[in-house]
Amino acid sequence: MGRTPCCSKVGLNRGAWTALEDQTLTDYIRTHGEGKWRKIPKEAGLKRCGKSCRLRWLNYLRPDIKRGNITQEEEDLIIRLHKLLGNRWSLIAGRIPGRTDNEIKNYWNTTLGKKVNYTDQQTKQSSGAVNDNTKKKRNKSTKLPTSTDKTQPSTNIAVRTKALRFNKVLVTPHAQQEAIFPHHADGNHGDLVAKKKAAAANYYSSEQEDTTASEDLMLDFDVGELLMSGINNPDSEFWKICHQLDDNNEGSKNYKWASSHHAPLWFSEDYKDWMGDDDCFHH
DNA sequence: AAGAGGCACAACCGCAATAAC
DNA sequence: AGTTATTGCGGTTGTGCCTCT
Repeated sequence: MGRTPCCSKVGLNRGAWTALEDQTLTDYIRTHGEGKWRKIPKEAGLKRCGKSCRLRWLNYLRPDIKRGNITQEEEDLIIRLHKLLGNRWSLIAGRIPGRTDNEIKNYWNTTLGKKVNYTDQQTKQSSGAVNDNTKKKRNKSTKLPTSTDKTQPSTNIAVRTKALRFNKVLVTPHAQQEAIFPHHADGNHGDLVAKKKAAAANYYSSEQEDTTASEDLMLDFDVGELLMSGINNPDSEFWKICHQLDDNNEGSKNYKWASSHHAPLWFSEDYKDWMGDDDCFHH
């Protein structure tokens, strides 16, 4: 049983948005706020589907969007993030204020991708490590390697483009705490990291003598922040482990490499049971 | 000057994850 | 617990503009 389409296409406008449509959408969202995208066209009197409204707002009309050329610093950051994250544009965009995932994706596909050395095959693999069952219908040639390019061996550390989603970090007494809570060089996340480390240390020192898997501590954690803390610090354990990953993304001896929309999850050999049949993790 | 081709970017599509019922 | 609706994501396409010949 398939889903119903997000909207009936009959009678709806398509293509470029007019200034009037932009103004109507902007006015509506300023009054009522974001969300409930499907209701917006009807209530605002727009002949667009909700999906289209959402895209227009997020990619173009939002007031916090930065206009103008990508700066050299932004470009460097995009390259670094892409090297680690692959084509996870929303995650990359989340680290570049004022830039949208669509903008970064376009910039990569039209400009940056050419600058980056594809002969090292990093980016080819980064976008194609997973999701073999998707994006298979269209067959248009593209300027740059895409997820459909399976001809190259995988050699980089970039995570799978789509994987399971985590928003918690499992902290165990056996895990290498410094790997889970890597030192952060610029201090932006220092407080958070320190709190989490302290919480974990306190938990185990006060309550755990012979800790078993059933007594794990689950901490809410913005693992996106965790990820970035490692990206920015080549001296971090996180960074080192990233670069220990072998060609199959198997990870080093004591850690496995997972991915999600939020961040990777590190865990010790004691928690192999979390792994699924396909070497992915499950909740 | 005009046509061809390339480029850049906005918009669309299909899918997966999640929320709501 | 199962189904449906909604949201968000990444890949792809369409099109207008620019450059080259």
